[in-house]
Amino acid sequence: MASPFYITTPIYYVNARPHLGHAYTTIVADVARRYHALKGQETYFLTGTDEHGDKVVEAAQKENKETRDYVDMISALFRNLWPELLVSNDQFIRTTDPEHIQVVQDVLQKIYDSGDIYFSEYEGLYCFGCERFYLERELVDGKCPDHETEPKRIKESNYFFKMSKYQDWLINHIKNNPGFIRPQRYANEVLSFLKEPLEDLCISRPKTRLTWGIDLPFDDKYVTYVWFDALLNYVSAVGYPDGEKFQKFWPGVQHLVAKDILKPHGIYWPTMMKAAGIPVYNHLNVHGYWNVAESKMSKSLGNVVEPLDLAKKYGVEAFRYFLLRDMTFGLDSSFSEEALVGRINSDLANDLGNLFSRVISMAHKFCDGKVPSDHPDLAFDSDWKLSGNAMETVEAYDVAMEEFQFHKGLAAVWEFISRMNKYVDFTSPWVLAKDKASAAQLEAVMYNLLEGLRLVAGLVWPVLPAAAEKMVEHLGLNKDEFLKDPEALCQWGVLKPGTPLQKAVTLFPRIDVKSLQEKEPENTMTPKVPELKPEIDIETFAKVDLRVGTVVEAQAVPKANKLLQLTVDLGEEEHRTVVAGIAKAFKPEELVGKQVLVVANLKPAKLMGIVSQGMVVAAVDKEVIGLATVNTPVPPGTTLR
RNA sequence: GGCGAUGUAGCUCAGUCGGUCAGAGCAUGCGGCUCAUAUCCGCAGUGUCCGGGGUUCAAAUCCCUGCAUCGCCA
Repeated sequence: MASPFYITTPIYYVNARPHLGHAYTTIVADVARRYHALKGQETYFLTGTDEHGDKVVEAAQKENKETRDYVDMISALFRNLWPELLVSNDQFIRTTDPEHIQVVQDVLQKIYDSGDIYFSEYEGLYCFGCERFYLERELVDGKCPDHETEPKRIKESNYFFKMSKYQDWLINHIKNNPGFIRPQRYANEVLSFLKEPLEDLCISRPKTRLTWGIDLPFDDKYVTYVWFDALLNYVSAVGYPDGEKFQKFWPGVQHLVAKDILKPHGIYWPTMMKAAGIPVYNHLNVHGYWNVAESKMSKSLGNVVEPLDLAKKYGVEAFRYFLLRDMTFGLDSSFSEEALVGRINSDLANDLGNLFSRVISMAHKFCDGKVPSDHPDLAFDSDWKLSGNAMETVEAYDVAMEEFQFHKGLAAVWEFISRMNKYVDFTSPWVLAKDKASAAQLEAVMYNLLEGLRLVAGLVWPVLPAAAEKMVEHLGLNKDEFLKDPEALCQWGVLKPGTPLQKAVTLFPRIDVKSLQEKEPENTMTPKVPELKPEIDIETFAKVDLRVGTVVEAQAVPKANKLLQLTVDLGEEEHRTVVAGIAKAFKPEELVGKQVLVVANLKPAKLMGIVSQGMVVAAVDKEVIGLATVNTPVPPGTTLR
């Protein structure tokens, strides 16, 4: 049995509501957890809220709430958000949980007893308005930058943790364990910080200043301050020191944090564990920030779109995919609605969704809706080696996923998806189907495609669990059994010939960017007036025979992005065929019955193989944005002047 | 002020040990197919590889320097 896997997110501080950053961290943890579960490992996934400290008390006061009530309210916001994002945490810890408080006190006592916590008096500049100490250099003209008052020099006694004692050990540990902090850039950052002598960590606050915290077990006039409280959640949650879960999962622990809390997790926490005799974590995975760019779409609509709202707007799974695919893990990345929609359309709708749809529907057309025989001996497509590609993909994907390089893992999967689309094109099943002599080839091709999709379903499941399960079911498999069979997820030839398939479905609908942009009032804001063409006389204009026509039929011109083929009634014996470059602005069905203006004496021209007998008059900015018509219905063929 | 990272196509970024390394995806244009969600496939571009020096037969790659952006520390 593979070793257990334990993943944590930071516990989120409840002085603010959940935002994109929290969502990203937690979704990443979920993806990591699902990936390892799929590999057959037992997994445990912890998230939660950090609820002690001054700032929480302040935030509660601002909203005129009791601290306890306020904390319950914000904590619930986090707790309730996760299921909406398909996050499957096993536990939601709160630092106000009694079990947690007990562990914090036990560990403090243990370290105190071993002599690594000491009591010390120090002097500093204290601003009573801010309720905090300032360093000289933080002051502006010797005054508190917020209150513009001179801080008082006061003496205070506090407890300190002998962090400096473990500095050399930590440096060596980081150097000897590549990947202890990853990506490497963050390990370098910590090491460069550790070049300077480490100061001991102040771990208490007198109750005269702060009461909303956990009492120090060895001095009830003090509460513990921040890190000893917060970081210990990772062990208290699983029942440190004797709990069964702790025994099972702690050896497989990995933490996940954003780069802003690198120092506490990369320095304080390992030294704390060392002092407390807790085995140190395996990996600290550090990610960057999302810079939220204001979307052109949302900007012109006048409402700032919250990234989390876009999850609902475009689908949670697509949102998850975007976050994992677009951010190079460890680096900052920018978030925009445009980028999100771009990923959804090109990767999810066009590449994966369409491939799935075309393969399943071909299986129904050409293979009676069942998994065909695989004909492994047939070597006609040996140049393609789809099965080989699949195995290489799984390998590359695994390497990337193990190292939290999700963008690379997904890129590898999409390379394979692209490979499958080419394979369809190359083998052309619709051609094979026309000739009975190629029946075996057809079956082999279809089998390979279905088998490829089965593997893709497994690979995308951590990110797109619902879509993957839908794929699996449409391939005639039981999704629960599928997810429980790690072997099958990296083997070729698992689908059983004869298995009935479900009808094709649209996994990811395309998002119509046009219709989103049409809502923008931008067009009307600064209409640029094009320069006038050279003057003409009325005779020249009279040469143009404009007539009103009624659109009888309309259809897209295959292979053409911009063209629609219209059948227009101009009151003549026969309807005319007019090809118009308006497909980006209008759907065929919305034109039928409409009256349009047609240049009726235009020399016919062939467009995409269709003879167009005239043209419709359209309003054109950079692209077609409207069609000319008459303000009241008139008989077809009516002339204009 | 110190240390570090980054700078490559319109956009997002790959480029290992100097030697087909001038690349991918998206976007754009053209062509092909019809199984499919107007999807897919093929072809085509455009580059001061941030600027300036240097080492070398050979530099996006190594060295020096300048600029810009970002991060950490002070």
